[in-house]
Amino acid sequence: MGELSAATGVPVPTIKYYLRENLLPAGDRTGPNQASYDAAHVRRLRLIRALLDVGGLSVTTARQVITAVDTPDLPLSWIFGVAQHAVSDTTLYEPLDGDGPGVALVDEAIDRMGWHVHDDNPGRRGAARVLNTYAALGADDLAEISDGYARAAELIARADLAAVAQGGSVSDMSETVVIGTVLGDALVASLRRIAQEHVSFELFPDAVAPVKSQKGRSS
Amino acid sequence: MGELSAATGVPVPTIKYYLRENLLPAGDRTGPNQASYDAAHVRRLRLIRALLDVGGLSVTTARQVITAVDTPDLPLSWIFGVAQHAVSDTTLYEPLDGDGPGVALVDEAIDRMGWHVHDDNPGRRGAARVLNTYAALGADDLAEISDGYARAAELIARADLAAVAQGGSVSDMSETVVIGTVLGDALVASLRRIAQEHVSFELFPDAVAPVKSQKGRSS
DNA sequence: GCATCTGGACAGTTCTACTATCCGATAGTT
DNA sequence: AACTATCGGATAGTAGAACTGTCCAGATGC
Repeated sequence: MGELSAATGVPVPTIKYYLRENLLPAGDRTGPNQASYDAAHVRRLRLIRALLDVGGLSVTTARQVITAVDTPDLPLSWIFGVAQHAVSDTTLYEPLDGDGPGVALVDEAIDRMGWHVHDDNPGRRGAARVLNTYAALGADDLAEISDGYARAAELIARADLAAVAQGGSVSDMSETVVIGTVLGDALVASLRRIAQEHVSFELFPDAVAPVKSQKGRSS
Repeated sequence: MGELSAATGVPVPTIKYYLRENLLPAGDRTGPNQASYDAAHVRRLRLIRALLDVGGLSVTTARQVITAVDTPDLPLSWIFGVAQHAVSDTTLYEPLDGDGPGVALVDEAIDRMGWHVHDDNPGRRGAARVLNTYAALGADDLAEISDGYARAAELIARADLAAVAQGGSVSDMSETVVIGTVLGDALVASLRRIAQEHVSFELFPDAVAPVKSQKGRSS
């Protein structure tokens, strides 16, 4: 366990915690108080940290994802679903209660894109809720916005699927799907910040001064 | 305050908490222990909830964003920067410590896209870190992935800027930028899930069965 | 032969975002 | 004018999440 900690930089008590939480499988027992861990454990631990740190998942959600990855012969579409649900583990994706134009806007955008999607895709609820929020805050050109974003989303999805399709074994593919779904969100968000700066420089070549940093003050 | 609570659905103690935390400006005092709140407060409160619930910001980060929105005559690029930093308020965007191919991959992607971006754009660090994580987990076709994502990111950024450009007054534009940056991430993520289902149905028309729901088990 | 290390159990800590209680003052009702 | 309800503010308390620290009996290794 000490080696595992050294190899990954994760403190030993944290590893124990992950074991308790069933994120990490126990090592091969070599005695009543001795166990050995191999490369698979290192890899798994790295995946866990990626899900938690980069993907921002909670421990509970990460456990679901990992359980799914570990389940053999689970169809890829299922893995996709679990990964989607996992990343979608916020208030955003609960059933919609309030009213608003969101659902209709999403339906229209899907129509315009010619997409074929189940009614219970979690993204539908999430997108509808976000659009409701936009509307409540007074944004008006929602159809236009969603179209731009939807085209981008299709590009992303094609890149995702291409990456999965060229993956190796099925269990590798499961991991690829999970990694791609979870890390992809973070990657897109980061690239968006970069692109925003480029495009805004293109449109308004003057006055682009990035902010260094800023701490919150209470009083 | 009771009316404010009724109008927004936010409990009174929570409103008090937001007042304490300087997320919400105090109402117009009509007496030593009486104050009245107007539509601006309702709007602001909705913005706060949007930042916290939909954007997933922490209270501290939300305060920074709101302070920026409230600062008059702040150039738009500054607001963009603050909003970017706010959404980027994770471990992801701290200075890179470890080594990895991330930085180089990001530089190359920016080159290939012909983008013009400052060296200290926070997205650079974030993207580099995500790519490092990908690499550590064994992904190999990183350049290909980042290209697909980068093209999508540019589409998104153009949609963002278009929305901002047609906004009204400067203070409105500040809010538009903030809302767009924060909610946009969530919207893209949701649309991505939808597009993933569509594209995967396109490629593998069989076996697309969405997952209903799943709770984490501890033992 | 003995300090060191291992895994496991369990309690403690830190942080965040609220939530509950109390209080004196005031507004509305009678 | 009396009385109750409510207001805003201050303070303290709570729940959950993610660790982290302490203890202990049993190996390991020089």
